[in-house]
Amino acid sequence: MLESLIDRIKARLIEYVRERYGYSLPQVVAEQPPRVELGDLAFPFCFELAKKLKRAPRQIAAEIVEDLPDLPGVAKMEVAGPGYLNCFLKRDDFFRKLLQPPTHRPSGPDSGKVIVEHTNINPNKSAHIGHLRNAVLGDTFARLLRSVGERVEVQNYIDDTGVQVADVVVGFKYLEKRTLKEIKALPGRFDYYCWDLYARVSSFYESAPENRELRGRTLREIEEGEGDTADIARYVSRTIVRCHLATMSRIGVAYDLLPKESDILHLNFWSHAFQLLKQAGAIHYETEGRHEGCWVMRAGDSGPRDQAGSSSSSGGSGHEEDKIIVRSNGTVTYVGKDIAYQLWKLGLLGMDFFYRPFHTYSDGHRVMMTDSFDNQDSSNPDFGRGERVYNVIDSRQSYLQNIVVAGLRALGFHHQADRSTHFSYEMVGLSPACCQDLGIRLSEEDRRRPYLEVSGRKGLGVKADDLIDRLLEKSAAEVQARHPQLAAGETQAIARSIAVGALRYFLLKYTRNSIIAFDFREALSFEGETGPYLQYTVVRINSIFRKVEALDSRFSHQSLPEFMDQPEAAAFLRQSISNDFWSLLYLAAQLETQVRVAIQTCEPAGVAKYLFNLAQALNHFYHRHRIKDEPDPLRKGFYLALITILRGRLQEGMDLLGISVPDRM
RNA sequence: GCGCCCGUAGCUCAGCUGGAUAGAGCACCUGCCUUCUAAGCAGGGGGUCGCAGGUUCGAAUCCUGCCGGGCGUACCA
Repeated sequence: MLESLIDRIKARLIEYVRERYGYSLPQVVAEQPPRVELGDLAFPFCFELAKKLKRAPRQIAAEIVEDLPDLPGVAKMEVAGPGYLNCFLKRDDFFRKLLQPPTHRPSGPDSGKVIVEHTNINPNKSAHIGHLRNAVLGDTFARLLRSVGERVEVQNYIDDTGVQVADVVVGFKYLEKRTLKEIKALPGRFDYYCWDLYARVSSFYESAPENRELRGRTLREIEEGEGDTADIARYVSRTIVRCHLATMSRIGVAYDLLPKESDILHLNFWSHAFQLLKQAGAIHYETEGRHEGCWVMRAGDSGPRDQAGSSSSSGGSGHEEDKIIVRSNGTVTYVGKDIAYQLWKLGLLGMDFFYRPFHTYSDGHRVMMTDSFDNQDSSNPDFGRGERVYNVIDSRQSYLQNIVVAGLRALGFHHQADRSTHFSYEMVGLSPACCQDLGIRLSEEDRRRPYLEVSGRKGLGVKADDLIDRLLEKSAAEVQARHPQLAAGETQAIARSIAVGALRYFLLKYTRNSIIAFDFREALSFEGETGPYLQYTVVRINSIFRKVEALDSRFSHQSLPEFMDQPEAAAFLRQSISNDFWSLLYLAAQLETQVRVAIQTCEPAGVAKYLFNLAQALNHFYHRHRIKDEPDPLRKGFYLALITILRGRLQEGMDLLGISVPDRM
């Protein structure tokens, strides 16, 4: 609503400047003045005009203010500072528009589907905090896209034939000498068991070099897909995937499709992509040198595009190293498989998977898994063929992501390459203090580092479910202390909401390029800039409404807009929206802008920060004005309408971050 | 070596398509619960925005160089 208003004002300004000065402004930027008294929008274009006209910017601005006809929604214009044109909006009109129930946006643009790929955890051990960051970023981004009407498909790629799964299989088969039946009978949490086993396999390899050869053999047996080893691998990866879905489901993260690497292999997606790459001359066979016998791609000559957000001048310094796509033994690398997958996602491969249902969430949503065989009951859903693709993968994989995009370009798919975005983010490390909490001994050198890298291979990390459990425990204790009379079930439900809110906000408040040095004290905090702060703000407002509505039905949600439309209320509005109140309203109106920017820059942190500011403003208001006992009904109605608007935006925004509002706190 | 990222308050971070007095949270100090939930609010101290140049009316923000740190640069994923 604010956005379209600004657009209309801009258009009128451009038109006016063209008519009056014969100059076409290429664009008009609208800034926000530093203080409310200075206005709501600041237009700096007079500085630009000053250069063209060779006159002082202030003078031009004054001239325009004098002569400009009325603009829609604008109360007045003023000259400000060295030559800004500042704009004051009609506050009462604006207020009434914000109070209207949100008009449902038309069911999305026809621009095709957006695919968001995230989580992608190797299915060989439990998820850890690094995976949580990935999943929360991806899930939140998907929510943001859906909120602006995009059709979104969320995929979680399962690398069920990789070395990491092979390592755990080696652990079961050769280190522990277990049969599949014994593995199935293992008690306790399977993902936790594998977490430890995986770490033990690393030392198993180190203890004797011949052990390492077991990995290659196992890997081959898994790829072939038959026999005892493949059965174990299948059991491990399927079971772990179920664990991951359960973990992520605890924090409100769900998927639409689980594409498996084994299916890409078995359905020969790669051989098809290989043909395409060869035909296009995108890769070539090396007959000599150190890459003899390999198929390689020249990276660099098509100038791989940079990832989202950060712009680079793409060096372009001569030729870069070649990247091996097919090894001399004929097997394909990860990049090759990823090119095939990426082609499929963009609808460029001309092949498709088979599908079968994998899991149904408690809300009825069903997640599908790819399959290599046709299967009676699966009416093939419409997966893939994305118009845009976002790959949520940490920044360490930038190089590989660039190669994949370079592959698309080498095939001539420039349009699709432009719409294929690496949503990159920095890793989550462990602060030295956190390592101490975990009982990990550190060297003198490590203690001085700001963080240590999480390593699944070494078993060094904080497991996702352990962290969630601790959050639950702490929030349940807090709720218990404040509301001892609550039934256990209710306490748990509230604790869950708070734990999830705290975790998701914690992972979202950092910008993507910031490395999170994980620290329990910070992650478990419920005060200050945290999810629970947002929740608490809404809970207290809700509490006001509960009491006010019980006393006087004029002020129930539905009747507030009508109440404020009465002539007396309208007159009250015209006079009473002082700067204090207005800055709150104006802040609330900026949610849509924040969402748009977050999508454009792949940076949900901005929305998180914004909501914190909004909550702060609301808390400030809460303390300054007593609402329930306000004697003047007009003023009371105004206050209630105001907090309705603020709470509405706050809640809407929290929804986008996957943070719910508990009944009480 | 080359590529990418980071360096802002004691700590953790925002701000970076140049713009008006550089902001939060935590920690520390001082106040506020017979009044709509104190997971809150008000106030206080704390800054050569890594360093040096350049562009500009104007630089934390753009350019160049340097210093310090991280990641990547595999016939691993």
